[in-house]
Amino acid sequence: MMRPMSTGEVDESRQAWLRTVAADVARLDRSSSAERAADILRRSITEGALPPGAQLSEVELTEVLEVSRNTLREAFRLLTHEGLLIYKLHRGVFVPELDEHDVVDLYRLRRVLEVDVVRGLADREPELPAARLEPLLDDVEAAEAAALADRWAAVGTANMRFHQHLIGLADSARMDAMTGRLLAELRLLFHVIAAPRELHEPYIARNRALFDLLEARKYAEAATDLHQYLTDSEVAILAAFRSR
Amino acid sequence: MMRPMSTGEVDESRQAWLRTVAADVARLDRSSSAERAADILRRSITEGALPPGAQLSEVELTEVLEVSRNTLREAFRLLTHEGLLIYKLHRGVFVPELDEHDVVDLYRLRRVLEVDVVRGLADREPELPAARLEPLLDDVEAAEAAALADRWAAVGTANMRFHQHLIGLADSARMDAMTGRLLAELRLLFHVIAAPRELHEPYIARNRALFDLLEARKYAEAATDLHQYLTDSEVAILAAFRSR
DNA sequence: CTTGCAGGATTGTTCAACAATCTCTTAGCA
DNA sequence: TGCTAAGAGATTGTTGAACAATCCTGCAAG
Repeated sequence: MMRPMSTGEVDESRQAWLRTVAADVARLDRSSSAERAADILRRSITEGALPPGAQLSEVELTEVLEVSRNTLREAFRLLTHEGLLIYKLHRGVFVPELDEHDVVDLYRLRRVLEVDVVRGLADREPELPAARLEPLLDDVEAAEAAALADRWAAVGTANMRFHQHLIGLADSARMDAMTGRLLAELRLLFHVIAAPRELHEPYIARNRALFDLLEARKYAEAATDLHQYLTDSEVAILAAFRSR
Repeated sequence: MMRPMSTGEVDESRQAWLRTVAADVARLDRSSSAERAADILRRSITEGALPPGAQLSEVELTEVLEVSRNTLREAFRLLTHEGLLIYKLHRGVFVPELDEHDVVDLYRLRRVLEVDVVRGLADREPELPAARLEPLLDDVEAAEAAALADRWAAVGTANMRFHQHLIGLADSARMDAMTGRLLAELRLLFHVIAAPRELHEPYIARNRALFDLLEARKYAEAATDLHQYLTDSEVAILAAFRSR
């Protein structure tokens, strides 16, 4: 194995580089047919092409996706464990229909995890490097730009990414995975709600405000702000949901 | 459908009975070959018969479990998403080897979830029915009995169940699922630790103490106690892990 | 000591077939 | 009319065999 630099000092940055390469390799390698099929289905579901309650026929999808039934079923399993599909034995797979109870459940978990991450920054990363916040800023600006272009679905996507990146500050692989699931399920809810603008617009500014607090390292303030933010969002979705 | 009793009064107990029957039916129905194979493998892994790092050969297991390769691979997928197996593309499935970083990660999540559940009881269930605590008491007593019989693996199992039931107090399907995963992963760690007695013994009494606090509805106290409990446990496991 | 190259073994994927189960329709009956 | 039962058709669950793609091992060459 070659060693472009061998002073003990740079060992840490070398470790970091190795990790990024390993991540790249993993991303390229992951292209099994099942996962590619899952990618396509995932997009169809989160974009609303497959609405909640829809049944996914095996024979039909094998033709469309050009994979065998076995491979398709593996893709189904993948999405099942992301919460984007549910299996009913001997009946097939369906896009879940979430109800108000699920909204409450999802938001409860979001609050617990996200607030803890932000609050925990005070202890764990009192001197959080500015670079760690960059992805968050990108998401904030992406949402603002999308709003100007009236692309409200894109605003929702940017908002999701903002929260995923927020959780990413915790450096916890399991929190990242859980959040991915939670947000994916949340997207299921958005499609039964008529007004995307009213739903997403208020949170553009709030994301910006939250980012500012993080940048100023006012973590305690940010945490209480985020708590209220999520509760407001929950209430809004519940209201929109009831009047659908 | 027959109605053994039809007075309006017993309607609630009848509902409860219907739920238990439905649960039984679901448990029997869920017996797809893949899930049955997964059950067997899950036990083998959590009981340590398949140690961390072990590779699971497809052809070998198809013979042992008497299922086809495709069905076996579905079982693999199930366990992969529980964190009990990892896929390496074109190389096979392996029992994960967790390291100290994983211990920290797992305990961080346990702390966040469990402490929040207990603390949340004050608001959500100020008058928690005693019946809801029964499963916890059963687990406490099971651990105490197993300890007297020197069955330390059983103590560990009862301890796991205690914490699972604790999370169950939140009535959150997603918290239950997450906790199931977290505890399953935790079991992976126990098998690389030599002394099960030293590991589990201190927590028998602490579970009892925690139960007493819950029964007395001293939720705030219980929460801080639980926080310290989990931190102590984390430290103990890390220490045992480093000196393995 | 490293590099390159068989070959054998293992995983990834497909296909066709059959078994098990569900759903829907229809027939029978009060 | 309304309910129950039976059966046909469709869909899912599972299997086994086959082939392709990839990985691992050992050996030979530099």
